[in-house]
Amino acid sequence: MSSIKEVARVAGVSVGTVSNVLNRPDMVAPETRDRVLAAIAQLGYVRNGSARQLRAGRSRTIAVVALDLANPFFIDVLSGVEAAAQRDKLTVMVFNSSKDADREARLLEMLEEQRPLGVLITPVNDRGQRERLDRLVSRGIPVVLFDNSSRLSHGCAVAVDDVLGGRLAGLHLRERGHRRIAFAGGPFTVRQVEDRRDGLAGVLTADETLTVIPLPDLNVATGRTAGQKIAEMPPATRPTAVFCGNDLVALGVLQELTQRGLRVPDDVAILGYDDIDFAAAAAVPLSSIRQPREQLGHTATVMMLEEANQGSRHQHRHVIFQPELVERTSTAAMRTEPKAAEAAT
Amino acid sequence: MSSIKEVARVAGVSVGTVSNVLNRPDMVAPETRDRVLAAIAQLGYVRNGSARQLRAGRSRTIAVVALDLANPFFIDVLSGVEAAAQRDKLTVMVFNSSKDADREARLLEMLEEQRPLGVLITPVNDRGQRERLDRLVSRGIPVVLFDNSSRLSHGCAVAVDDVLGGRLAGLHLRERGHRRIAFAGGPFTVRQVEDRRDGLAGVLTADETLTVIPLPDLNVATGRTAGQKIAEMPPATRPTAVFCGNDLVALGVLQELTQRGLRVPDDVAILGYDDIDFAAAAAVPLSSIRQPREQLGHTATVMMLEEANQGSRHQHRHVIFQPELVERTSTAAMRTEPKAAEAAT
DNA sequence: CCCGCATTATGAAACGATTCAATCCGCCCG
DNA sequence: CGGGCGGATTGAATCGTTTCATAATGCGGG
Repeated sequence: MSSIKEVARVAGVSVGTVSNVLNRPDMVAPETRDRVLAAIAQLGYVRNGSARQLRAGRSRTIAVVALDLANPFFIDVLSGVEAAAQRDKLTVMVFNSSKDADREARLLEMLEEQRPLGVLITPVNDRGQRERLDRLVSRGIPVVLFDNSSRLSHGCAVAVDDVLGGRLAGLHLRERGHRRIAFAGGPFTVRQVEDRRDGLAGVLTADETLTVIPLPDLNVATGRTAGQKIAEMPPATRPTAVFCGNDLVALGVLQELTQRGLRVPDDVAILGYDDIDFAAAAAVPLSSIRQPREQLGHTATVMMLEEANQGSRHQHRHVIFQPELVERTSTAAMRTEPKAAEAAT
Repeated sequence: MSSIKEVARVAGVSVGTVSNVLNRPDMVAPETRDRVLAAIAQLGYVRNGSARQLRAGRSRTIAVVALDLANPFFIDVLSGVEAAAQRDKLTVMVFNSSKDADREARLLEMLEEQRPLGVLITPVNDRGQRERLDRLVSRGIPVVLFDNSSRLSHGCAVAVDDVLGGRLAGLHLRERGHRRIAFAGGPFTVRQVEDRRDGLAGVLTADETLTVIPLPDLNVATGRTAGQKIAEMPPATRPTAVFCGNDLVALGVLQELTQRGLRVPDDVAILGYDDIDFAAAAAVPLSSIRQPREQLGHTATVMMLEEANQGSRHQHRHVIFQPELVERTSTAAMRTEPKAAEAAT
């Protein structure tokens, strides 16, 4: 209700002085400052953010556009972002694109008008909002992608080497003696998923079989359908190990297999991706390919702030993290022969 | 970079006309409009949100301050909010207080400056930011609490009757023949948790025992410690059923019990709260007390918008939803005698 | 005793959009 | 032929800050 003008009037000073009290308190005389502060308290004055930002041209909030907040992976990334933002007293605001390209488009449009300090985003798909993102950048709003975006020519990005992740998965499962391996995941238009599968496929030799179980999405529900398909395969040809597109899928597969009487890892081993907290906490603790989730968010934020400060002198960078295997029970050494699968449901 | 003035110059019209093209397109002559639109396209002009909001005084975004984004419950509530917001083309921005009162305070401070259209919040604790919330309201920003806030005298709120939820839980477990029941949850400074426990305690009779396992927080990890405690109790006095403060705890309990060789529900039944998707998808599908999550968010948003439109003529309301029992396997009828618990660990 | 400097305070000019009273213009009708 | 009407357009005022050149004040030194 009350503006800086009111405060000035009540304190008997000019608006400039009030502004100084707010922004450079030590360039105003102590007693004047006290008078102004008293007026502020008396009126319950609060700065108007819009006016402030209009004048300043830049905001103090950074926007995160998450692909799917229902996936704990993004929540962890978010912690990293918040940690980095806290240092500079920046506010983090989160938007959820829910894997919906239209929604994403609307959000970006809004952000273009709002002009946050920077944007961190996992785009719904590769080409999608390419030009809209470019427009943000050309307006001086740094954009950092959480994305394996080596194919994108410009802009900063942080990512995890998903091909390597897939490879680690494959090597681990082979080493455990598995020869029939399944990959459960999709859609393959999502780069990460494609890469994980390709990494896995790349390390398999001729005498090993790879069964791909395509899924329309990566969540617990689709994981269960994958589990169902696996359980229904004849034991003689059933894969002895499943590498899942992410941990949600792995959880679904685990739950379905368990319910149908198949033992994990004895009958079927399961390997997830992301290493979310639920993975370690599952009924059978899940082995998983860990992504440095908080660090991903942290690094992206730092890069973004760098770009925001350096302005045009900024050099874009791509930081690629290495994933690592976390071994738990779900891929432990088998107690029975790999081939001797038991009857199920 | 380019403002409305540039556009006006390029199109050869006044700024007022450009503004009209943007806001009331049909009160400007078609050919003028086309000229303006062309200029806009040519310059890549985008409205400046801050200026817009400064002038308008009100924003088109609603702020949600979630208590804990890591709990899928809030993500579901969020969907409800987004659904309601979409109708009016409003943007939803999410903030995470992470159960941290300081963080919450900083967020509210920031929101006071930013002046969103409205605020939906689950406060960290009852008394906490009371006056800060009041200040928002007195500034004309409607605040709706997701909270059983019957004790709060003013402001709108939506909530679920947690005492009833606890009662439903108790009645169900008794009906299933359980006489030794545990409640796992905390902290009891959180109203919801307190109410759930009290509801449960209220329906138990003298010959039934209630063991409270206090937890510092409601998540999978604390759930596991609760599970551990239960597993280590002597079978003769061990509770035959656990009612958990929420589903995350229930998942933790389930996983720990399962790993220690106790069967669910035969040795110990488990009942959760919230009915998040993970509950139905657990290795042993969890019975749970369902809260209408999306509807909670939806209703809160509608109430908030109502208040935003009606202004001072608005009558605050408290909407209390009824929770309901969802029966699944984790509290199914026991195959063995309730007293005859098996050896564990 | 006066000048100049340091310290404070001032107020007008932005920032970019919206709004609204005023103006303009063409046309119809008396 | 002129008044009036209505649709289209204008441009100045406004929102609340921040900034910056300028002014005022006080004080010490030459």
